[in-house]
Amino acid sequence: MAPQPKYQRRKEDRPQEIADAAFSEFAKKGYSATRIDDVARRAGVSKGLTYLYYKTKEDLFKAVVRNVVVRRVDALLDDVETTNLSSEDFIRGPLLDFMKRVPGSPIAIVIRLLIAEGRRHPDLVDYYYDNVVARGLDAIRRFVERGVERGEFKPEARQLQPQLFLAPMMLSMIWRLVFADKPLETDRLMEDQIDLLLTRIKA
Amino acid sequence: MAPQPKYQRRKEDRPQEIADAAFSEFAKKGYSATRIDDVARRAGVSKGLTYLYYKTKEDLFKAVVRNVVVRRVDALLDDVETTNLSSEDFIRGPLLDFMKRVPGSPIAIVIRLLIAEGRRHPDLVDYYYDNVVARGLDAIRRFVERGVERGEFKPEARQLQPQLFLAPMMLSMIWRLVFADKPLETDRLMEDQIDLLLTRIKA
DNA sequence: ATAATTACTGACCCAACAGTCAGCAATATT
DNA sequence: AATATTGCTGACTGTTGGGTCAGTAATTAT
Repeated sequence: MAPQPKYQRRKEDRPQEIADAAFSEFAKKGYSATRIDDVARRAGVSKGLTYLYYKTKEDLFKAVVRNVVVRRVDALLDDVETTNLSSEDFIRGPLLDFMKRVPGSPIAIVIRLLIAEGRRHPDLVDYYYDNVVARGLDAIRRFVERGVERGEFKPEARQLQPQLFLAPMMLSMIWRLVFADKPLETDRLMEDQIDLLLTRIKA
Repeated sequence: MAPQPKYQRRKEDRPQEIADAAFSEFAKKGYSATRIDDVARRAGVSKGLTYLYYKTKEDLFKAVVRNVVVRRVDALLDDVETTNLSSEDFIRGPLLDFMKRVPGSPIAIVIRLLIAEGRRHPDLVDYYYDNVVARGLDAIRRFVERGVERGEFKPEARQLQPQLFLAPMMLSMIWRLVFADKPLETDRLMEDQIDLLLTRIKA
């Protein structure tokens, strides 16, 4: 009786829905262990449709990474730029908070995918470097520079490699990805590092 | 004419040779992209023989990881224990040298494999944790403790998480695995970190 | 209403690859 | 030299999963 339609046509939303489903599957099982069938089922869609919007599995993978990256990074970096706190307050406040959130965020998943699959997708690695790493490092450099100009940091602060700020964040990320159940006070790790650095560079 | 034998029987050496070949292939292409055929060819052996010594591909994978781990870690940790240098000289000398070597060593490859495949091999992760991570962290803790007892380090040094020593090494490793071609002075990164830590804990 | 359009389905194809095994050839034994 | 043993080969099988496409049903246009 009821003319229940078997499906609705939703051309606009499908690509995003499929990409979201793919992200979940990739996150759970990694790239090669993920079957397009699983992605399609999770997106509530047939396998064929996936191939209508993404030519190959690799295309889908790239779309997923780019997707997650652009949706996250912009907002977070803007935050870092538009602050009127003192350098120390900012670094101990918003910046530290941001760093603490990263290891549990989708960014960590993307990093795992890049570590695992990066060699076979060099253009993806470049994309990630340009849009996340380079921009992040630059933000830190500008932040330090501003601190020096304001007289809050010693001039030698300029010599520090920005990666020194991020190292414990990185370790925490990997730790959680690999040893999910082993204890580690990742927050304190990052706090201590910031402390070490501030002690060194504060004017 | 020449009774060239098609092969020699070398029961003793085969397992190791196959494991070595497998390590090279896993390192180059990752676990799932590696075909047993390739491993066999690299080891100069037929595919069937691989299955004689290793029941499944997963078995082979586990053997490879365990193999690399045991062969490397023992020697390196012994070195850390049996020193009669002062704490500062030791940390700036042999320990730093060790850390600088890790990102380019097979250990880095194993880490990548664990990051990529770890979730599907929890027993392997545990093995790695017990035999590498836990032992490494313990060595650092004992080293710090000894420094405190000798009066070379402040007692507060005990509060530092050992991971703080390793964070830049970790970042350098990941950096090289993912962004092989992008420049980063990884050695200086580790030196600076040691410097920060020593300044903080030296008595 | 009817026809034209197209988002979507799902059965199908086929290459790739983990795993098997009957037989062979290199040693060891007699 | 003949026989027994077993390390090793390579052709084979079965399955998995990426990718295709002819057809169908939901819209849109007329």
